[in-house]
Amino acid sequence: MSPLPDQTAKPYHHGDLRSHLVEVVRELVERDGPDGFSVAEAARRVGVSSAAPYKHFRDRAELLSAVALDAMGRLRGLMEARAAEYPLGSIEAVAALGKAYIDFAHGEPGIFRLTFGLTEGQEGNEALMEMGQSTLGIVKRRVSDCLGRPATDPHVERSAYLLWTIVHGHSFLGIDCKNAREVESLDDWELLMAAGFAILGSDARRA
Amino acid sequence: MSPLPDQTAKPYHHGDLRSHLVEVVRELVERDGPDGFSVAEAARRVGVSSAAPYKHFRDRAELLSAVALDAMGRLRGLMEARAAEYPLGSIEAVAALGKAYIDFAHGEPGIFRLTFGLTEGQEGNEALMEMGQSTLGIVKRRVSDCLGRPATDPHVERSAYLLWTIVHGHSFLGIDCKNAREVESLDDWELLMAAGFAILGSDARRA
DNA sequence: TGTACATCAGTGAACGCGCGTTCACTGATGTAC
DNA sequence: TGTACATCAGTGAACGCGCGTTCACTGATGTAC
Repeated sequence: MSPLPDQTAKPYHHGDLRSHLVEVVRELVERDGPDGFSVAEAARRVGVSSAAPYKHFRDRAELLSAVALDAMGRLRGLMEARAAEYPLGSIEAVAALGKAYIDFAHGEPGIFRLTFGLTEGQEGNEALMEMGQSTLGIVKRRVSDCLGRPATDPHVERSAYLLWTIVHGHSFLGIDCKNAREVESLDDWELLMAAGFAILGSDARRA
Repeated sequence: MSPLPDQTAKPYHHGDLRSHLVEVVRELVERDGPDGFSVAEAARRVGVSSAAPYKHFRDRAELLSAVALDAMGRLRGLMEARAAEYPLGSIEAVAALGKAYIDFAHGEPGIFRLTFGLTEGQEGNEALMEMGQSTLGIVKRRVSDCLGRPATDPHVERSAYLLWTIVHGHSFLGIDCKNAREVESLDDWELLMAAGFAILGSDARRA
């Protein structure tokens, strides 16, 4: 018999340990929170020795950073995709950005908290900060389209930031204070459109 | 010599260990985050054996709950005191509620996160939830005064909730995404008043 | 006023645990000749 | 095509650590008689 790849015996090399680790840690963070996950368990889940992760990440914090960065990228992609479904400059396009954000938060609360809570002492995650800035940039651009003013206009910046606080706050309240959501029976889209009209005002373009 | 109380020799009984623990844990949570603090270190700081805390709290989680509840109480008190400085029904009184919230968040970020992040698996902290509801109640009442409509009016509830999301979101962004704050140079009060006018609209009473 | 005793807030030693990380190593892979 | 070798992703055993919690105990306090 020729030495065909035996499906039961697992190969010595994993193949793509790095991205598998990121995936598994994502699940663990979701289950246990950013502080609850352990490198050891992640390795166990992937089926690898507890020392193996250190071939790809300097330490626990670096692994966590990679997960956060990955999440931020997915969030940004989701926001862009959703906004693209509405006419350029419409208030709905802005609301869609918010809806994507909220959906992400409610779909992956643990990861969302990791991404924006910066739980560990890794405030100096340059890449993450940069990506966060660029995500806010998307919002500014959409608000700018909607108001028909340049993105650098203070009024645009202020409006974009106000909208961000609403969406961010609503996301966290939905995750953390579950009763808060039950009390307010209006759905996300209603709330987003109400916020949009209140803040972008009458000068906003309708869809 | 009569057995006068020796100032150097510490007494066997602590006196008020329970509240001293809460105070010290508050500091530790501030330094290390809700998941970072340890019962052992808290005991060490108070100058007591590591088993002593268990005479007052069932376990780590219960100690943490006590700290969170204490914080929520202080926050509510601060909000009420600040709002009381402005005329009843004025938009400034509503803004003052928000300012108190934001100040608390920035002053004690770790504790704020504990109180609203419910980090541990202690979602079932009834007392904390109740106190949170009653804090939202304060906001509703102030908004109701401002709009001249009953607190149960859906428009009042929605407005109060929207304002809460802004304040909540702004608080967290200020804590977590420090660069977000630098970019937006407007100060808290300006932002709060802008939000107040945008959301409470023209039917709001002026101070 | 003095004494016996119940109460309970503390002690300190011990436990088992799982973790992050290091270490010398080994097996698989790809490439230069 | 075959061989020698550098590379590097894995192993598995070990380390030291600090933690949460329990346990039998002891010292101080207050109260009933």
